[in-house]
Amino acid sequence: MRTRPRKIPGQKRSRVTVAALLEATARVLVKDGYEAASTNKIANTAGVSIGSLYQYFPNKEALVAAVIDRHTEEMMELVREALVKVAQQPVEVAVRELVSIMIDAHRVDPPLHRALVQQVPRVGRLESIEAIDREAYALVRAYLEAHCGEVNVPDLDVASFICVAAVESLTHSAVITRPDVLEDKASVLIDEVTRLVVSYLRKT
Amino acid sequence: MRTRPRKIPGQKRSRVTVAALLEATARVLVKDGYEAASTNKIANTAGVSIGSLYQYFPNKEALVAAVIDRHTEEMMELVREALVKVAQQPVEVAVRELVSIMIDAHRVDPPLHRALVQQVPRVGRLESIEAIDREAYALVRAYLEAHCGEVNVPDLDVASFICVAAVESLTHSAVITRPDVLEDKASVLIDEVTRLVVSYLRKT
DNA sequence: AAATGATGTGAGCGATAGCTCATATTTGTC
DNA sequence: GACAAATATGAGCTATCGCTCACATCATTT
Repeated sequence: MRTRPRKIPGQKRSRVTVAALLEATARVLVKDGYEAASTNKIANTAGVSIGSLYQYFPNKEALVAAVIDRHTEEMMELVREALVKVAQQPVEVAVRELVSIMIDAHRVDPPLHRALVQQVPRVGRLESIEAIDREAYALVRAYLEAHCGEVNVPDLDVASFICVAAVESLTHSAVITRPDVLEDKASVLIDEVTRLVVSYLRKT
Repeated sequence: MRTRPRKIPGQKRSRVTVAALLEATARVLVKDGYEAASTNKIANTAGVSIGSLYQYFPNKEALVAAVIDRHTEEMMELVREALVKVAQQPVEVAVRELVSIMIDAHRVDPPLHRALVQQVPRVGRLESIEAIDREAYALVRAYLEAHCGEVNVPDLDVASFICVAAVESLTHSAVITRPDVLEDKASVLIDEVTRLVVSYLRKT
């Protein structure tokens, strides 16, 4: 009986295998959707045997979860460092910078982002997609608290929620379902989303 | 060979069967998610044989699509009549009313709404979820055009997009992932979302 | 070069999915 | 009540899915 061979890459060879599997999972997810993304197809696409797949991932869910983690981490890294950079900046500057970064973050791999959001069922481990929102919420709330002299909102919780949801939703929709808006008038979009948030937060 | 027996309810009996199937689909979708919602389980839950299911729906996709249609139509009906009602009202009044209605619309059947958004893969016929956005966009754009004297935006397309996406996203998130906000401070939320949109649209 | 562990392989197992069809039952018409 | 059309039934077919395991190959250590 195999005790627990899963998920312990040691040599270089195996790390290549794991990387190929993650790449293949992402590609198949984008091309065929979650339902049609069978583990056999993924292994095939990766040029790896089905047996190898199950050496590193206990099941399909874990495989997809790993792809999600990698992708969200990539996006979150951008947002985190942007928030550090603007921590001391006034609201107007900070918001504009963040909106701009959020659009960039969504451009890391739009087809994959779309596939993950629209295709992957949020059950079990796959629920972690929402973790990103919670972290963003906490970071923004901290910023607003530090700058509460500049802003005028009756409730910090509600305000943080509104800012995060609005910016996330708008950048997501723009990149995913309205690429035309981004091509033709990206600067208008950034200006307008910034104005939306700033005029909401600003005193009088 | 059966030519095309699908989807032609005539007698009262059959309409009851179809209704039971739609209800069961919704319930199973909520309880078990899309993947685990097998047609056999749905037929079982509906108290109907699997054969009957396939008399009215050519496949699982069509069944789920019918549930989506019914649900979005129910929500859209509310939004449509609200928009007619506020067509002549000034921005401030109209926005508040619409935000309020949007929250109500999301309360029609939150668990089902959540299941449809989070579980159902957007492929093939199931893409129609997004049709609702397009209609809302058109209606809002028409309103803004009619009231362009009251508002101050550089681009009607972008502004419509922003209003629809922001309000939809905020009400959705509030009802689905932050029921606490709604319980404790529903009025604060309505006030704040209204302020967000109004201060964005308003002249200076 | 022998031994040992790490890694890779793929035929195939059990389970279950979506779906069909021959048959049974109900309803409406005369 | 006889007959046809509409509706309902469910055993079971085919396909495919996720996944295992007995074995081969490669890398490392001695």
